[in-house]
Amino acid sequence: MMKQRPRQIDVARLAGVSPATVSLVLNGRTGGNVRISLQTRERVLDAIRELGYVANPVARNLAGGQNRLLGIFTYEAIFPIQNQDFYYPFLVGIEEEATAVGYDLLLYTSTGGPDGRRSIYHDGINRLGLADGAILLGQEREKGELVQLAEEGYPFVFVGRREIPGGALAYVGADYVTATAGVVEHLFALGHRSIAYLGMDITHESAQDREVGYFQAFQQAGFTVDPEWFQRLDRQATTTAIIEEFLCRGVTAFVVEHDSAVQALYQAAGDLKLSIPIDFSVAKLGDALSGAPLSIEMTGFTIPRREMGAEAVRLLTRILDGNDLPTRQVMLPCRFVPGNTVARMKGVRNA
Amino acid sequence: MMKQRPRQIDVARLAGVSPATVSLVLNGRTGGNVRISLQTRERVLDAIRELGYVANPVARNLAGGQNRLLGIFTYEAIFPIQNQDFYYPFLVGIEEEATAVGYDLLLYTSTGGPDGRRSIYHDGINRLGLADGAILLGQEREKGELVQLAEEGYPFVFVGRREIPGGALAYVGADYVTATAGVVEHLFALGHRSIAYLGMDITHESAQDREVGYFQAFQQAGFTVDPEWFQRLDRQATTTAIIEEFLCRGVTAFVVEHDSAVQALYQAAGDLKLSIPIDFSVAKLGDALSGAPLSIEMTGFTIPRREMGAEAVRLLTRILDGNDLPTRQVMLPCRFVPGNTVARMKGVRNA
DNA sequence: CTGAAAGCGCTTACAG
DNA sequence: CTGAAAGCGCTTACAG
Repeated sequence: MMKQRPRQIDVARLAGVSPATVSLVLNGRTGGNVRISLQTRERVLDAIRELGYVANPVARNLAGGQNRLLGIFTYEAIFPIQNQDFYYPFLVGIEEEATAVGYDLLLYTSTGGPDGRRSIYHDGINRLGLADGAILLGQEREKGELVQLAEEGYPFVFVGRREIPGGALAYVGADYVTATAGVVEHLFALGHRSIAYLGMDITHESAQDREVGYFQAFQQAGFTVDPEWFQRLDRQATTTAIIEEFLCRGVTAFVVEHDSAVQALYQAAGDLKLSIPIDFSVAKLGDALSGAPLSIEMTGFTIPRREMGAEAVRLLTRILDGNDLPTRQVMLPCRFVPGNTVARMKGVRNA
Repeated sequence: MMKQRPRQIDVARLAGVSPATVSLVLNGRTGGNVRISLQTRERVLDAIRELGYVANPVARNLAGGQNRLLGIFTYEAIFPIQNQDFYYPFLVGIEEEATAVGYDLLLYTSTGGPDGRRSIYHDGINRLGLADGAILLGQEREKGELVQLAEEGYPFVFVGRREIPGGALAYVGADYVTATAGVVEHLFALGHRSIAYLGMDITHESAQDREVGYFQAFQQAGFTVDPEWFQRLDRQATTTAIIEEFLCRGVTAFVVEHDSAVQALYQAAGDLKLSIPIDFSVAKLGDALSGAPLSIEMTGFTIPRREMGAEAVRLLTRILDGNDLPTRQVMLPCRFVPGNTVARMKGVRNA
């Protein structure tokens, strides 16, 4: 069957040293009162090459060492069949940076049900501990597990801003506040003053940030905002009737959180014999992922997913190195995308 | 740092038994000459409940000799920026099945350069050994590493048929021979007899299989094939002039290996004021990945990527279990896709 | 029916 | 500068 993989002791014997020395060489522990002669190190390295030895990460972990493994944990499948475009760029960035810093990636696929749903603690045990640290990705189901994980002192970084009651998690987020304010300001510059906000009914950190950015833009520009303009509705509730009501009230532009609202707006435009952006403007507070007609280039901003993934790895490795205390909350800027779904307000020359 | 969790010995003490008994109860090892009295079992179970004990999986793995890690190795980046659609379904299948069999996935990202290029042996050391076994994916650069890996006895499965000089690798491939023959037979049924084959200039196992299927279909149907119909050309060489020559020689249908040839054919059709499939038919020996106009539904077949990924995991775990000697070469069928790029040959009623 | 012991493959003080 | 030893938390023969 499969040839027995070489163990540390095999290397030690071949090199004529003790297992401890092999371990020392392997981990580059030359600091402090440990010093290995160049010859010994070479002999050990040669033996490792000759035998094709690789340290068993499980044993390493049990013994309390580091295994240069970075975990990736998601509550849903890490390779979802639906909306793969959402996750994928994060993974690209994570891989790039993991390669750069010389870590392997551990995907926690063992702890899930067939539906792809997982949890960090399974029967109270945290399988994340297998890797030196972990990157968490995507929508969490409950904050409780995050709290517990943080309390345990397990090193992890969330991709996306996440706040918990008890303290400050490490995360790499996108600056939705500034990006959203930028979109609203862009509409201001086009002469729009009555700008509705169509949000989703669930509020998440990222939705909260957009909300803040929306109101902040009004405040900074010194324009008043009608509280009625701000709405959180579920998919079904965003009907043509609702949108018509907005238009009747004088709303000339919409900023939306989700593609479903974009669709509702185009649906309404069709129903009402209106056209976007001639009759009203639409901007998305994010990037256009779903397969829209090519003629539509959604005005909005891109979320720097790839950079977020890469930055999360950098942050995590710095936490693991532990020699500096890095800022544990990083916000990355989004890039404004002009698109063609907004236009200068009718009858307004200049703002 | 990490909160102290109860260990097996704590349970043993509380229950007044030995650690071994706790382990026995935990693993339900009641078979053979092991028997635990109902009282003892209850006492152990009570202690477990009282302490909230959960066995440490890392220690468990170490004692069991396996680490329940499955490696994924690719020569290029595992999350490529280009043509992600190609790899992704494999990963979906791998994840699904890894979850089903309770393995975690290890992505070898540490051994590569910044360009994403990797090799199995780095300074003669094979990091693959970190996991119990590995799944290899994508284009290999050289067979030498595969030969060495096989010789070492390291358990791995290739996704895609791969043959090496010295012996039989384990792989899960797609049956391109049958699928290609099926496409050619479909064209036969539409009355086509002069069917050209546009292949790429590099020959790979998957290209060889298509080639075999092409000639096999002719042979089985009893039709003669003009050797000139079969061409391996690089992207640039597939010019309108070449295609016009085929048409002049009476070719009425093309089967192609790659999207670039599809593009060349559409280009030629435009140049020659001909239309597909009215004037000639086109079928791809694979699935349409690139973003073609929606009106074009390429005739061809789908490669069962997701199933291949899942099957590769199954095959690998069976090899690791080692209690049976599974067939180490698996070929999965492709599904014919009718599409709308082929049509009945002009002037032919029935084949 | 259950305990004592060895071992899984490492790392890390502790000696020298 | 390096070795011998203990220990990480389990499992599995081996005794009794």
